[in-house]
Amino acid sequence: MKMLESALEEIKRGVSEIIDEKRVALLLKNYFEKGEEYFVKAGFDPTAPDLHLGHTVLLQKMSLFQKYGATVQFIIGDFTGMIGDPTGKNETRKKLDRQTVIKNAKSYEEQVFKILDPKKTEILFNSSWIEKLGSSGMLELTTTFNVARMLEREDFEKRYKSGASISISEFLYPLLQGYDSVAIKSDIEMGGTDQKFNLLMGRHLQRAYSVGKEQAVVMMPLLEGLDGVNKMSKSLGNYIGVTDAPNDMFGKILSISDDLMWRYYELLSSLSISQIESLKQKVDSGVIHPKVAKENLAIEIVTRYHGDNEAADAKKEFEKVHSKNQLPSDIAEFEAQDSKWIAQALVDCGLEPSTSQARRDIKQNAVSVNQKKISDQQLQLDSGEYILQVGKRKFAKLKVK
RNA sequence: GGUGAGAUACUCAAGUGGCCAACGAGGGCAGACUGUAAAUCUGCUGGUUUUUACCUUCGAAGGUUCGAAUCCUUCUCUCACCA
Repeated sequence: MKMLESALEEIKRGVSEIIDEKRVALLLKNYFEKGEEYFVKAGFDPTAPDLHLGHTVLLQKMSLFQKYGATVQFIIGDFTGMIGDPTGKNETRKKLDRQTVIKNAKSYEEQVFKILDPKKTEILFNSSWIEKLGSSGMLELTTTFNVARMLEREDFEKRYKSGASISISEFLYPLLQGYDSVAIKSDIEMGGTDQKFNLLMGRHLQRAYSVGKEQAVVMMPLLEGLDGVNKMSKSLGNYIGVTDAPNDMFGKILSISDDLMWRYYELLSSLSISQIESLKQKVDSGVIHPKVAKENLAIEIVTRYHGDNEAADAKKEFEKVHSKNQLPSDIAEFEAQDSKWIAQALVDCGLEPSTSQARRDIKQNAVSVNQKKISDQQLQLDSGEYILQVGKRKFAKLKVK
């Protein structure tokens, strides 16, 4: 009984909301007492196989469920991906061809299995059952819900009230995602808090289709991105990807604000809540410098995705570049045949988007050549080797023949 | 189908014939200060080695004009009301 309680506590850590918690408790109870297994579902967009730490909040929780008897149903929304989860911006997308879908799925596997247990994970494609629905099945699906309730979805409601356009196809998205739960008979569905409406749709449809159970819903908070304000997302560029190089990963974690660090600790670290709490007290009372706490977090996360040695190296590299102000050990190299105008060189090395921008940055003392700030916009680089730097973190090496 | 309103840079949003590469805000980038944190202050934020210049841009295509983001025509899209 104690095990059950502590397992439940562990599962509830960091979650933002559980709907039908009794059911979750029951599933765990049956596992501990009778060894019964159950299914935990989560859906992913087929077009973005670049997972970032925001996704891992969800994945880590799913891996915990695996520890307690769950088989994860990892759904790749290759059909729903054609619609795109309504945001008001995206238009209907082209259906991805089979090859791309499979390629993306492979890429998902590589990333996901750093966290999930492959033996307890099924990778499923929702086109495989949605396409079987046919037009009459699709029609039937639409009869289970009405427009007034659909407009309760926050996103739709806002757009409807403000007079923005809503495409009919967008209404299909929640229905189809919910239908996934009917097709695979999931016991629990997981998702971000922004998915609440869609997740509840799964319960509704399981009832409507008499599946014989209604999935519980476990919602994880959305991890804030590097800016500390918006949710972590690739399109906003405020993300830490699980495939980011160790140095990048380390640097990005160090760059988050102190406040945000605790949020990351809570949602990403494997330290227990009480360990985090005592760490926080030590930082507050000045026993531990906040930067040290942040470094430890960075090391933990880099270790998880790259290993001990890489994490240690990343830390050394970081200190070298930023604390001691030395050059990074790994700088992209470029070659040029003739002597080159500095602004053009910066563009060619990918440090600046245009020569105009390069000129502006030179004017602002943002550009260094061989560790020295330059101010001459007309500078020519004659034959030799140069270390070019823009701002604090963009470096390149250029050899001029 | 009818009537009316609208579409400006990453986002919001000014500008209704020349002073417009286009006010302002947010965001972003950079500098100072730091712990590559936060906060604060400052500068920049279409492109181009003619840089107090030139070229391209205000939904699309044409037109009027010495000159158009601004006026006219057609088209595309969005919204509101009516049906």
